Amino acid sequence: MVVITKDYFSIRQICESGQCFRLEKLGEEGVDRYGLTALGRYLEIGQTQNEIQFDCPEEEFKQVWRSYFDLDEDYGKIMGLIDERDAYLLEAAAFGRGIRILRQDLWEIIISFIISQQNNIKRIRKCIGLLCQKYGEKKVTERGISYYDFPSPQVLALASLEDLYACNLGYRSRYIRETALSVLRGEVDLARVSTMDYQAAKEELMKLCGVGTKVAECICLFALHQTDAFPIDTHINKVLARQYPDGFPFGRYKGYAGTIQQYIFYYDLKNF
DNA sequence: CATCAGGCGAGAC
DNA sequence: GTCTCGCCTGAT
Repeated sequence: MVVITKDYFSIRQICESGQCFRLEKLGEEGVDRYGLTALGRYLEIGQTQNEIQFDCPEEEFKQVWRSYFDLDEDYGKIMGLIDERDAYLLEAAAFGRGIRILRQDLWEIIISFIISQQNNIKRIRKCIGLLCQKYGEKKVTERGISYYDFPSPQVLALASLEDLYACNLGYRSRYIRETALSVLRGEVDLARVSTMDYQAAKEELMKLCGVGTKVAECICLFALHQTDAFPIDTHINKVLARQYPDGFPFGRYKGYAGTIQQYIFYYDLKNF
């Protein structure tokens, strides 16, 4: 067990911001306790007013989760960049001050955000859960908690369309199958994508079936930590039209546009 | 019953 | 290159 104190960190807000579909609130009411399945592991996280607990050994925390949760980034610094005259953005960032941009697994995020298109968060979680149960490797932690890994490209490439439909994936079933086959054949090399800059990675990802501009930008932001990626969905689009009729000041937020996008998305999601 | 959810691909032009 | 249209499914 590792206990830390950290400003600008809220596991609840990270969960609710909808960037990770396998981070879920656990049963207990009134306490912030969450379960995360990621990177082939299962981790429980608790948070009280002044401390955060990671239920794992010190070594695992240092080697895996510190990076995953972006704990070495100073989010106060990012807040400080916000234009004092931009009351809307100040409000949005203050509201979501505990959000962090995670470093998630590339393959898992590709499939997750293909599923996310024209879909709502609740159903996205359900679809991914079904996919993992059906195709992921079953594991059990030392404490006896069982969970399912995210299925590999190999396994998903072998899945029949019929079985994928059974996971409520709808028309996205074909996209998932095609994408798994592309990766398996090496038409898109994920290890190579991980080394590319933002524009190159985005273009390469868009070669995958079911990955367009918006989904590619989500993948760049949530898996590759390309924090300049600024995914524009229907909600963000409405906000931009309403709050920034003369255009969003991307220049001012260079290197942090994606983080700002998350503050706006979360604020809009929870308040409108 | 219609509309929409964190869009995308295919085809028309 | 830009535009339109259809699409699985569940919630409202």
